[in-house]
Amino acid sequence: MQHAIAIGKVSAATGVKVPTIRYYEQIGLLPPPPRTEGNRRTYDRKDAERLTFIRHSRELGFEIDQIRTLLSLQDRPDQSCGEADVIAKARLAEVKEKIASLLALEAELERMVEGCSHGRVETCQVIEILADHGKCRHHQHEQ
Amino acid sequence: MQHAIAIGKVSAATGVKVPTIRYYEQIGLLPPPPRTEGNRRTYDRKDAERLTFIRHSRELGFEIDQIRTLLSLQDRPDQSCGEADVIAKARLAEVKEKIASLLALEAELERMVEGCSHGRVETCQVIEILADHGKCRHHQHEQ
DNA sequence: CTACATCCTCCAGTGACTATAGGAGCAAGA
DNA sequence: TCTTGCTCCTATAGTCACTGGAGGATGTAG
Repeated sequence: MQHAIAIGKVSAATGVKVPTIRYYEQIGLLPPPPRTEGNRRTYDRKDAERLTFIRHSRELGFEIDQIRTLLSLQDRPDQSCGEADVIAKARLAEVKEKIASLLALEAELERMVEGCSHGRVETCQVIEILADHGKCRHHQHEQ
Repeated sequence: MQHAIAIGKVSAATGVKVPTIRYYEQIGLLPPPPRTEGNRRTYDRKDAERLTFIRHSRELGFEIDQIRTLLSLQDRPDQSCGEADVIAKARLAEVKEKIASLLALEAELERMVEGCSHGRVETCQVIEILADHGKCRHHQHEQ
């Protein structure tokens, strides 16, 4: 309760939007903070750090449930960090896969765009390639 | 009505799941097909082609609204394909950006995983880097 | 005292599906 | 003919991680 920070301040400090902070409290990712007499949430430095941790984890693409695990690990520093390692490695594998699929996708889009004659739709490679999957090289990727 | 294909068959043929086909009909991406006496949807070759077009577009990451535009262009082949080109180019730019951000992300995850001493959480780079944003190189990317 | 910013709760909406409940239709084997 | 089991139907709710709006209370600067 040393530094009673308002939700807007903590939002500005951490880069997490105000409704998102309330949402994180709602789903139990952030503990419910004490309130002022006027019922306003008051945060301290530790909460801000936790939010930074969450935001950074989200930026790295971790899911909320994974962040929950990561946070609980952080709370008990004497434990083995094996679980954190497993989560990070899994995410790394996902990212590598996604990069590969996006590179294939990039190649196909390049081909489409380059093939566009800027004429009628009839002769347009963009529409043509979308319509006929046989005309395309890549096959396996999502998003 | 030549080839009256059941929804399950068209699903298997195009790789679009049955509930997804019904969903596409609901949002007006696929026209409501004729029904049998027993109220079952019957598709033809043209519908299957349209579904293939949609699936391929989704695989390339186009949004439903963009696909709507792309489909309407396909329906009127005498029009200019400039719009299709714009959509494809925009998607290509997105993909390039995403690749760049994922490469940065990959680098950071590599650093985390390599830095893990497989000991206590106290000394774990994974948790450390997540907690302290200052320890990290990258700053701007989403997902 | 008066604006105005910030905060509160509650509820609904986003995109693109996916799942479930509860029932009807239909083809093939016993 | 009956039954088994598959496919199909509708309608509704759930997913993920937020985001937005309504309608009202509180706090602060001039």
